[in-house]
Amino acid sequence: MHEDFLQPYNHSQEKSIYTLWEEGGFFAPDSDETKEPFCIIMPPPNANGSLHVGHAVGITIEDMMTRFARMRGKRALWLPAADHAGFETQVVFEKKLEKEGTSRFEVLKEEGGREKLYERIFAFTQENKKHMEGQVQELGASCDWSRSTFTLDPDVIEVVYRTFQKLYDDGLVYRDKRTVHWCSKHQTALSDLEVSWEEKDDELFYVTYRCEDGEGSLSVATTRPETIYGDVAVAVHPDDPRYSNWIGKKVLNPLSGESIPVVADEAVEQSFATGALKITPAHDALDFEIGKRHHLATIETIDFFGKMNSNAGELEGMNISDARKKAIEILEEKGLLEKRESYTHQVGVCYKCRRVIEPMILSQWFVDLTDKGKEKIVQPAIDAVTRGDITIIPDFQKKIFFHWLENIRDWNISRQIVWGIPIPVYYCESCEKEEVCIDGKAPSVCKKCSGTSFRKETDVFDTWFSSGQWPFATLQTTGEGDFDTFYPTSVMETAYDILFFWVARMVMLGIYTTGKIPFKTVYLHGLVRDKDKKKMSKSKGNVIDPLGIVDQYGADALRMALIVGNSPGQDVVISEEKIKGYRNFSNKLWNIARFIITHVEKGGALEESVVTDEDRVLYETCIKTKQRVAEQMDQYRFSQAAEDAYHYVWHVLADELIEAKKDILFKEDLSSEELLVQASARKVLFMLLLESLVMLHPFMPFVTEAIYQRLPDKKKSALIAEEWYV
RNA sequence: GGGCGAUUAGCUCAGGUGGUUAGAGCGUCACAUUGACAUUGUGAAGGCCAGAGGUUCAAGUCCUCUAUCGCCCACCA
Repeated sequence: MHEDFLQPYNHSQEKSIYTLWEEGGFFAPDSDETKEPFCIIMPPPNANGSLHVGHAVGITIEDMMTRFARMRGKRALWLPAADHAGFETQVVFEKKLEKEGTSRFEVLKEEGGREKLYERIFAFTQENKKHMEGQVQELGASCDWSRSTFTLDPDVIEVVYRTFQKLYDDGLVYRDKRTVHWCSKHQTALSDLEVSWEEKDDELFYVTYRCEDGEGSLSVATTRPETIYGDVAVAVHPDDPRYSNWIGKKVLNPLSGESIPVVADEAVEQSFATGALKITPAHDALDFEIGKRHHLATIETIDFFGKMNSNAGELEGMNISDARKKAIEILEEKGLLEKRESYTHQVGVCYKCRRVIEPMILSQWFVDLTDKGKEKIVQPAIDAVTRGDITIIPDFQKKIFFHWLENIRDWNISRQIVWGIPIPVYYCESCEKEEVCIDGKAPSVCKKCSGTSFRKETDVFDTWFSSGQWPFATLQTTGEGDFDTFYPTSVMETAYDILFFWVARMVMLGIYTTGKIPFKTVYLHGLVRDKDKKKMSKSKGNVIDPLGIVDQYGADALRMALIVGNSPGQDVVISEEKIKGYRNFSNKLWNIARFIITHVEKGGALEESVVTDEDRVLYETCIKTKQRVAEQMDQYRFSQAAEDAYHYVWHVLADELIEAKKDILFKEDLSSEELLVQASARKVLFMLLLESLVMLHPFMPFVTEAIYQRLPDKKKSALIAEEWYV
C-alpha cells in the first residue's frame, strides 16, 4: 500500500494534483466532434484584487458542472476570464494614488498623463490578474487556461467595436445632452444601476414666488433652495383647480428676480406639498423632461466638482451644503421663506463613495432601449425567456428580469474615466459631427462639412457594455470553430445581484448581435452572508477569505461547504464548523480507501474474483445512488446531489457495508467456499470505492484524485478523465 | 408606492409534480472503541413545519389573509 495512507489525508498535495491535471491537458475540451458540447463562460473576476467567498461559490459550482459534464462524455469547455472592471478598478487604483499623496487629476495634468495613467493601471491589473488566477486554481477550477480571455484583449475590443458600429448604423446608439447621474468625487457619469438610494433626513423649504404683477404669490416646496438661481419656471398640474388661473402667468424667481412662467404639466403631483413645483432643468431629471416639453432654458448653477458656479449669484464658489444655508438666509431676509419642515426622503448616491449624485446635463452616448431599441433589443430578450429558450433558475427571478426589462430606460454607456475601452468616435472640430471609426484612425474629411480637423472622444465605455457581449466576445476570439461549437453556451452561472447589470444585457446584446441567445440556462446562486446574515464586505470587516480556508482545511472542504445547503437564488450562510465537517469527510474518504486498498492488496488479482449475487446487489444499489446523483445534477439540484453522494459514502459504504464485510475480510483459515466469499467482498468493495470516487469527484476533486492516483489498479491516468457511465 | 424571498430541531439550513413514523451538518447527552478513521462508531433527547382560514381521502408542500425579518425596484420636488 502507498505509504501516504499511513497518515491522515493531507490537503497540501492539492497543488501538485492541479499540476497533474493541467499538464495532462485534461482541461481542454475533448476533440471528438461527435460528442455533445458543453460550455460555461466564467464570469470574469475583477483583475483588481483578491477573490472573495462569493467568487468561490461561483467557481465551485461552475467547476462541479464542468467536471460532471466532462465525465459524462461531453466536450466540456469552461472558459476562464478576467475583467478590467473599468470604474471599479479605477476606484481601487485611485485609492492607491491617494495613499501616494496624488490623484488621477494630478497625473492627468502631466504631459501624456492620460496614456501614463492607463499604462499604470494596465500594469496593476496584469499583476493582480496573475494573483487572481492563482487563486482560481487553488479552488480546483478545471478551466481551459489556453483560452483565457481578458476584457481588454485587442481582439475582444474589436468585437465590441463592431457591435458599437452595428448599433450606430442601426440608429440604436446616439449622443445627446441629457440629465445624467454625476459623481463629483469620481468625476464621471454613472448608469441608473450604479446609483444607490439612501434615506436622508433633510428639510423641505416652502418658498414664496411672487407674481410678476404683484398680485399674490405661489408657495413652492423644495429640498434644494441652492438651485433656485437655475429655476426657469414653476409647474402645476393642468387639472389642479387651485392653480387654474395661474397657468401662463409670470412669477419672480425669489433669488435672481428673473421673471419666469407658470406652466402646466401632468408630471406634477398635486398631492405633494403645495402642488407647485419649481423647475430646474439643469439639476433634476424630471425638471429636465418638463423643461424640454415647454421649451424652457437650462441654467446650470453647479459645476462638475459640486461647487456653485457664476450663475449662482452670491452663492458662487460655495459647496452645495454651504450654498443651501446661504440661500435660506437670503430668502429669510427677503421674507420669502414661508416655512421649513423636516423631511425624510431617498437620495441617490454613488454606489462606490456614497457621495450624493448630482443630476447634470452632459453629452453622453446612450443605447436606445425605449424607442426603436425597445423592439429591436429589449423585446427579443423578453421573448427568449418567455418562450423558454432561456431558462432562469430559480424561476421566480424571471419576474424580476421581466419587470426590469419592461421598465428599462436608455442606457448611458459613456464614462469619463481613463480605464476602459475608448469609445471609437471622432468629432469634426468645425461642425461637431461625430464619426464612428473602429479602426482607431481619425477620418480624413468630415462627411458633413468637409472639415479636416478632428477631436478624439475621450470617454470610455461602461464596463457592462463590453461584458454584456462576453459570451460571443470570448468565443469569437479564442480559436477557430469555438463560436460555432460552443455558442450558445450551456449555462451562465452567476450571482443574482448582477441579473440586471450583466445577465439581462448579455441576453439583449447577444441576441441583437449574433441573432442567437447567448446561453440556454441561467443559474443564479445566492450571496454568501456572515453569521448575522449580513452581506460580506470589506468595509464591514466580515469577509471570509476563501483562500485562507483552503490553506487551513483544503479546497474540497470549502467546496462542499459552499454547495451543500446552497439552493439557487437563496443566500447561504457559511461557518467554520461546517467547513470542518467536510474536512472530516475528506479524511473519512481517505480512510475508506486505505481500508479497502489494504484488503485488496492482501488478496489475489481482482479480475479472477467472482462477485457473489449478494455482493452484486450492493453494487447495484451503489449504481442507483449514482444515477440519482446524476439526475439531481441534471436538474441543477446541486445541494441535494452532493448530500446524496456524501450520505452514501459515509453512512452506507463506510458505516454499513464495510462494517458488514469485516468478519469475512479478517477471517483466517477459510474454507474453499469462504475464500470465494472473501474474494468477492474485496472485489465489490473496490468497485464501490471506484464508483464513489467518480461520484464525489465533481464536488471534491482533490481528495478523490489523490486516492485514485494511489489505486493499485486504474483504467485512466487520472480520475478527472474517468467516465461517469450511468 | 410596487415587487420578491424567508419563517421547519438549540444553531445553520435541505425538504422536484401534496402520499408511510419531517431530514442533514454542527451542538447536547449516554455508551463504545488497543487493527481503516477520535477528523471514529452505536444510540438518545430535541420539531402544534410563523399564525389564521380554505381546497383535498391526505397539506411543511397548493390557495387566501395576517405578522415578523431581509432584499430588489421606483423621476413626490
